[in-house]
Amino acid sequence: MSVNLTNIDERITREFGNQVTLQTVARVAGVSPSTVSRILNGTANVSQGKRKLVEEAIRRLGFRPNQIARSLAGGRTMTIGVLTQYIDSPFYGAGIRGIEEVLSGAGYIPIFTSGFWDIRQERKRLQSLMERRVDGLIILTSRLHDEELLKLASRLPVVVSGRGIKFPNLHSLNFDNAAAGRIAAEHLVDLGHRDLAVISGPHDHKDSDERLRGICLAVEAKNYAINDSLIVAGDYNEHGGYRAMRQIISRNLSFSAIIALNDQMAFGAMLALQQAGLRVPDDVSVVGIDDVTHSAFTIPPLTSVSLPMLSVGRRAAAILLDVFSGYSLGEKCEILEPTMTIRESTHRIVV
Amino acid sequence: MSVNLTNIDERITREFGNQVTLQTVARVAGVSPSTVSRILNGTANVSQGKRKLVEEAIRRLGFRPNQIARSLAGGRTMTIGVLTQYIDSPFYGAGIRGIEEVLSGAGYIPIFTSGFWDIRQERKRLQSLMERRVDGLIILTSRLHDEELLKLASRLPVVVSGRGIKFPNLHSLNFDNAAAGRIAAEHLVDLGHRDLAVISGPHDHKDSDERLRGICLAVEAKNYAINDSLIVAGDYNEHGGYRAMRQIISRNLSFSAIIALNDQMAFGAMLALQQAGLRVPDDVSVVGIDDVTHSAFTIPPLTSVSLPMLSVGRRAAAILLDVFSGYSLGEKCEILEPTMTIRESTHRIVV
DNA sequence: CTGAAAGCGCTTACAG
DNA sequence: CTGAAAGCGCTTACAG
Repeated sequence: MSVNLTNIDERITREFGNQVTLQTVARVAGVSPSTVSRILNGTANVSQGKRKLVEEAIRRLGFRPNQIARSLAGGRTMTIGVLTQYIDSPFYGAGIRGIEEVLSGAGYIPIFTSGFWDIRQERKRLQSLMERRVDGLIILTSRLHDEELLKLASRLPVVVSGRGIKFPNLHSLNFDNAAAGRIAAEHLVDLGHRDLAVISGPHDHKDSDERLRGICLAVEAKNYAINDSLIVAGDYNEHGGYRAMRQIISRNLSFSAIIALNDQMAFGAMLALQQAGLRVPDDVSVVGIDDVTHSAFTIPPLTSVSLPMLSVGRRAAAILLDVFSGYSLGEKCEILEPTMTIRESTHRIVV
Repeated sequence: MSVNLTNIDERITREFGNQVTLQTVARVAGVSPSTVSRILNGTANVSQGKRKLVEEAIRRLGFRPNQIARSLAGGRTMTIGVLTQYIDSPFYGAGIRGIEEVLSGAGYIPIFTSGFWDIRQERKRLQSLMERRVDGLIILTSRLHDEELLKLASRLPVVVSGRGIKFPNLHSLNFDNAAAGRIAAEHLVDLGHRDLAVISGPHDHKDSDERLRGICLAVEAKNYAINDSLIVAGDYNEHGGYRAMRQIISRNLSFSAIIALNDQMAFGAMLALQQAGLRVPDDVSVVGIDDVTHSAFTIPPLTSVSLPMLSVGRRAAAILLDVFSGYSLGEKCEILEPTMTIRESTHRIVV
């Protein structure tokens, strides 16, 4: 008489109910829980015989280890907290994708959370992440004070982008924002533009300030300056870029080119320009900063300073993985250089 | 002699090290762990005196409950798994934002993960979410078979968007895709267009098929048809829309309007049109479906069928929250109706 | 190579 | 109102 496996499975199910735990597996396989755990974690050599029995039991019972219990017992949650500002930002989205990509390949799972450019929200979200005992933190830009970051880093490894600081147990990944502003300006100057307008970010935005500084320095190096009335603050979104552009146009000052401190504002600016009857690039050249996916598809395609946000995400995750595998995280500050991506929204000035 | 609080705090820190647990709090406050737990959870009345002592101890020790331990002991992780396809998709991004918005207000934390339109990836990610013992699942579109969804729903509450099914313990939230196609077509037909081109999605994409069907039905209701040679498949991204548009143009057939089955493809199509010297909307009208944020800022601004993805996200999260507070999740299938958002990319045909 | 035991940091009946 | 005890489902020294 042949053994009916289905019936055995059913009996097991009936006997143990839905709560198939490591305990259940051990009982069914006739070994101790320790042995099952060791097989699961590859943590010690186990004899072929028992291994077979255990693997068979796991398969039959459809056992899935409870990661929560593993976390508590093992002291690692296999989870990484990620703070961003808007989870659906087209720019930071690339970083998020990069993080997910390298983390998931390593069995870690990222927990993404948004700070909404509000320091109190950030603290709350970070608090929540800490209560969840994440093994590490990736902070893709933040309003937090340096000391708060330092404090976090004393509790767990953190990699932060968007600022250049050196703290123990913290790795900083930063764009050279001044360089981004500089090459944008140089590109326009090289095309013969002298009257530059700028759509900047909100005034409390550090990246924006640095980019603007880069622009001004580049322009001053050529011995002229930007008219302050041609610098208007946007909000880093399409709408703000649109409004800022209209404001600039309404000032009735002459300008032949405009730099928006991020691409989203450049999109809005282009629309405002078009509505005012100004052609891009024939009447005014526009350059953005970020080079998000969409920038290759605007009309005309946008010339932009590429900031490698995807690389930042990947790198941040890779750094954390390295730390977990034993490398020490050391007071490092990596600077990523921007590059110019010239498309069709900029043009040599016609005299 | 006055008590020096700082010294007390230091002594406590020295004595208990960094591992401030509920146990520590109990000891410092001179009560049992049960009492501390009750205060933390508001789970029973506690005398004012002890409450004061405990709260003071929590404050002084800077105690933060370990959510992992709470999860294991309490049987709830306060965490919701969210499966999406690309975490940085501009369309699903709105849903993600909606989910985060309502969940975080309720103390739950969403764990977002991407399936990349690959059913095996989806299974892996879902597996990982289940091992993490999420309390509920939100599936923003998926390639999974209905039976797999049914199986998941037998283990925990799930709300799924993108398909209309009725299962116990599952709530389905769906757009009326056929209606989306229909109103897009009707809008164009009402403007006098007869020769319509369509950029569809990949062939195995259900939403795309339904939208296309809606278009065809609307057109047939007016007693004419769409030339099959004017229907070309894209990939739901800008690039695919661009390529499809070029292909359509190269066919040398006459068409006065085009419907792209999502906005991203419409963006690419507009660029291809412009490069071919065709003006939007003067030479060809274009309408998209989705109405993502950016669509208001293309040149010209894109007429699109609005799909309320933000509402879907919010609603999905709210449904789960309701379930956790006792409402039963019942075999419901909600249909969300699309609406037309007319901007400047469509125009009455000039004869 | 393997098992018994203790422990991770909480929650929750069970008594009183 | 409050505490002692058991338990959540694992991992990991400690012995052998």
